[in-house]
Amino acid sequence: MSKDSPNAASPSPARQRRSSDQVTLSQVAQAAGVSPITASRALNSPDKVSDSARLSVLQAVEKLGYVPNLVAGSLASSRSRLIAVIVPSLINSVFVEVIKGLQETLGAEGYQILLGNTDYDLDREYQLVRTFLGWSCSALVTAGLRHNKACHTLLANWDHPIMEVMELGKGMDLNVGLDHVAAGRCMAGHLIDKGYRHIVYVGARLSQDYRASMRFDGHKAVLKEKGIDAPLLELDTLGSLQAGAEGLAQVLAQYPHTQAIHFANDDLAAGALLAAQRQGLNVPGDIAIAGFNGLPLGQHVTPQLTTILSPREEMGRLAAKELIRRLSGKNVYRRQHDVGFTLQTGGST
Amino acid sequence: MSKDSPNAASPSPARQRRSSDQVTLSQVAQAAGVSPITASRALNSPDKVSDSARLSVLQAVEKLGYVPNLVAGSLASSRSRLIAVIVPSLINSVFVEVIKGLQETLGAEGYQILLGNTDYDLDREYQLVRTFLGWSCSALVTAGLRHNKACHTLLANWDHPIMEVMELGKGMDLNVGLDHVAAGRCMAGHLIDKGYRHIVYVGARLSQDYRASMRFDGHKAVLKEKGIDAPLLELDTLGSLQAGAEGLAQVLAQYPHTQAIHFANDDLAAGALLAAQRQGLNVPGDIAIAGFNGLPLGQHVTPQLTTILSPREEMGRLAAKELIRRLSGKNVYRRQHDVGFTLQTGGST
DNA sequence: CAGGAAAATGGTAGCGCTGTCATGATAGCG
DNA sequence: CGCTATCATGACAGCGCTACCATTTTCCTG
Repeated sequence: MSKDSPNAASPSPARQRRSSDQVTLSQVAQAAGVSPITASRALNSPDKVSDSARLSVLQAVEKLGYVPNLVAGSLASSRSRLIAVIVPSLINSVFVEVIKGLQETLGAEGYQILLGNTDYDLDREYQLVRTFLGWSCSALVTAGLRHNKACHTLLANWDHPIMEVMELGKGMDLNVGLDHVAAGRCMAGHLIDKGYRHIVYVGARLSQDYRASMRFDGHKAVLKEKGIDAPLLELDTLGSLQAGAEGLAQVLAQYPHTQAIHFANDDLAAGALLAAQRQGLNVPGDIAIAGFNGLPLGQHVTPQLTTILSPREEMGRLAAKELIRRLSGKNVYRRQHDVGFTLQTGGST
Repeated sequence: MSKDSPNAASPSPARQRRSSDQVTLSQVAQAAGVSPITASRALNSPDKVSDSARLSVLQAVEKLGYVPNLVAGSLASSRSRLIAVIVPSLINSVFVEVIKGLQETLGAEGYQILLGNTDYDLDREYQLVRTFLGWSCSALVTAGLRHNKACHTLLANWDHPIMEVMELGKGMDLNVGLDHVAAGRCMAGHLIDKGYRHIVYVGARLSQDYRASMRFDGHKAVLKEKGIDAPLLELDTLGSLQAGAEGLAQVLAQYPHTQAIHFANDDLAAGALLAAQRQGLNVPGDIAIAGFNGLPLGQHVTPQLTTILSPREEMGRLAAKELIRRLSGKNVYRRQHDVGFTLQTGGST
């Protein structure tokens, strides 16, 4: 009856307490016969307490099934070990691979990822940033250098590391990526070297996927230098195999003399290549096809897809390493890292 | 000089304060001429304050650039609006699609996803669960029904909704998924109907991907009922196009009479199909190929891949809806939801 | 063994917010 | 007009933890 039930009616409590029945650090400390602060240290900076204290705390943790309340810890220390990661899409496997690289490296250091998806909407990005700052994230990773005004202001006044990945340029803080204009130039150069002159660039929603439009800029510049026209076909759906097939059909209808198509990414290119096969078109005899990213799929179709290999997981890992370096207070030698890219010529061009 | 700088040297402060320079709700309240609690209500339950109070609070928020400290809010209310999501892999696009479905639906209700990746390691899952419980997550979503003992204990004592997705069975709380044994039976039945008798099942790391091994169980049962042998080839790499190509080679070497291969998933199957094409093998004439998941890729290869379509995004959306229903205190009519699957016959069998 | 440095431990006071209750202001009703 | 429902607001305390400083204990070293 008068057991230590949590709801034991106190004599005349002016106010009901709302404590959860969770085991707290104080209870652990009590069980271990030390003060709460020592228990805290035993768990968070083990080398600052004696072996005996550490041992008895760990035993008490085990015995009581204590799970640290990270929310309370973060509030008290204003450090959360959370890293906000904001990407424009989860469907596009490219970003997932970057996330994987980040997660491997950050996870090993005890950081947790708080994931946000903008669906290529900069206003949505701003909302996510606000939310994430509210979680006192230790750092923020975002795909791309473009933000809306409010977001820019918010980030500029934030005093934690910011890592912008994917592309290279003048960023807010740290930056790991590659030069998309150069990548576009590279592929266009390759197509011209191969002797193609009627080349169409096909992208999907370029106003959103502005990295693809930067590649088009590079592509266009090279063709212009050669005095060649650089038609652009923009699809209204997001990149996918299906969209690639449609892109092929539209190009053939709209620009019948086309010799080569430079697709904004491998999903589109592979979709076009597979569609061409279904229609009995010869690649590259009837039409040459090139992509971007170096997805595994491109290496397994016949002919192999000519593409530009972007080191995506590597980008994530490098970004994570640089963040960790910064977060542990070390000097950052370079704010900007170019991970480069590789032209991978297959049989499709 | 004597402005209200945050670091104004107090006369004789016994202790240095470590306040961040962040704008707090109290400052907003002061600027708006109301008490902090009214400011809190103006932001979190707007219909509980007068229009005038709400307006002045919102103006003050705007003016000061206030960003709510969600950590403090969560600690005080012990509600975080975070949803833990634990998946075994990010490379496998299947889980990413489920995450996308979850995120769409949960995001619309103001929940944030805390993402964890176990790499198919149940001990790692336990660690993630501990961490996530420490964040006072509102709910937890995990892929699969299997957990290690410690994890099971932890979850069983946790008093928030738990949603187990992907497969169907006796779960801890809520469950949305499909019957993998039935899916395996379905595909095996199809292959037998088509007249194939020498059928090999090819999976990758079945001890980890136990849903694939459940499909094999179904497959095996059907063949056994027909008195047919059911050889299994297990690859030691994770599912990928490359692994599928290797699987095909191994099957041809080890079981030369094989008429059909039932692959554990579409990545493997598509890899094998593309490899067969490169080698000049006729599909399904020389060898029939079937997969599982219904990835877009399978629909774009020639011949189209016979596969089983699993509603992945739908699974995520349904799981999210059920969670939201539970979190908003409504009754849950059914703890278990079968999202089903569809046999999709292509030219590959 | 004195003297001082280093290591181990603890007391106190919040981190910024919200749940609980109490109170004042406004409205409703016979 | 008095009395009760309703709304709007505020005071208080504390969620569980850690930073800061102070104190005690241990360990050297000459």
